Amino acid sequence: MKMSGGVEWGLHCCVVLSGSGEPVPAARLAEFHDVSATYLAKQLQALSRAGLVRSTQGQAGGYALTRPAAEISVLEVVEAIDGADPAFRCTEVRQRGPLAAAPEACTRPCGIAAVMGAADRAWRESLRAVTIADLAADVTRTVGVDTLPRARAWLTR
Amino acid sequence: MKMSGGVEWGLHCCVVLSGSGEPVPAARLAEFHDVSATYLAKQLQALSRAGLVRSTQGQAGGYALTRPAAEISVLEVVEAIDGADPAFRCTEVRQRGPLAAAPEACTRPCGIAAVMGAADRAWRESLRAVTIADLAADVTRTVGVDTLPRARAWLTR
DNA sequence: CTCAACTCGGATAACTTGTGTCCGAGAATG
DNA sequence: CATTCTCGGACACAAGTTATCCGAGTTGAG
Repeated sequence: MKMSGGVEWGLHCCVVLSGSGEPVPAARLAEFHDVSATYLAKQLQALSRAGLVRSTQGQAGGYALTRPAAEISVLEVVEAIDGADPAFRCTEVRQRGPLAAAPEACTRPCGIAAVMGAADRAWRESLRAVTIADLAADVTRTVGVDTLPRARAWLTR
Repeated sequence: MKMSGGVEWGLHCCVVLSGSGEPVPAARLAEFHDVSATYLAKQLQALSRAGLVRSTQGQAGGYALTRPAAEISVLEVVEAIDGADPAFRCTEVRQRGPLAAAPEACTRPCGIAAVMGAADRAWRESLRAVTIADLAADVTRTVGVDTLPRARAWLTR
């Protein structure tokens, strides 16, 4: 089980985009993070499709957050890039084989699916409790107060 | 993000194996669940490597649980088959690019990795709280009291 | 108003990982 | 002691992810 690596890039982009409504081109974001520009573009497109960022075209175009960073949860970014489907998908094994259960008896999910669903909900709830603003505040606290302003200045130079 | 489909098979096998110390061949388990025999064998080998099941060879051989079902958590089965690595792997983006952070300042995981780690722990804790015996009890309660005995009888006929 | 330059967006290839399969080594039974 | 059954690791195949490219559209300047 492995999450798409693009999630990390998307979260970093959201953090540096927080606090400045000015659009930043995808190429600039890629150079800042030293990652593949074309592939990062793909992740940003996913964020755009989910409505988390707004893209503007043209000469002074780029990406910007649509909402305040405090109103964007980590879960939203993860689901936008990695998909919202649960990691476990029940294939209804109980309805197969020589002692298969009757379909009408399987109106509720089986015990295994229930456990997996509960774990998935706990995971998502944990990610929903943290916002992009929280991440930005953590950067300010741990690395330095001027880190994010310097990053924004570099991105919009 | 998607979990290996073999996890579901492995869990179903553990449930039907609970309560009877008699070894059951992999081929029999595959026929009972109507799944690929050769691929299920792979999952059972993983369980054997993890020490959850004991394999005996020869004419009356097969697989059996090494411990009581009440002492085997769902998490152990998941980690044995799907691997124990966390879904998110931090690539230290903060140390790359024009404004890279100094390596000596990165002794602690970054905020993003911390959030992901916490979510992963919540997920694992949720799976650790349920045992194979709990799953078996759920089957008995929802589908019928004689379901598991009949399954065991079919497997050891 | 025209043009040019810059931006995003979806469609297109290479690769890693998971999926599925096969045959050989080893042990218990008759 | 031979046979038959079992597991175990090594071998192809497919799908999803990673990475890339070029065209459509828009903005801004001339």
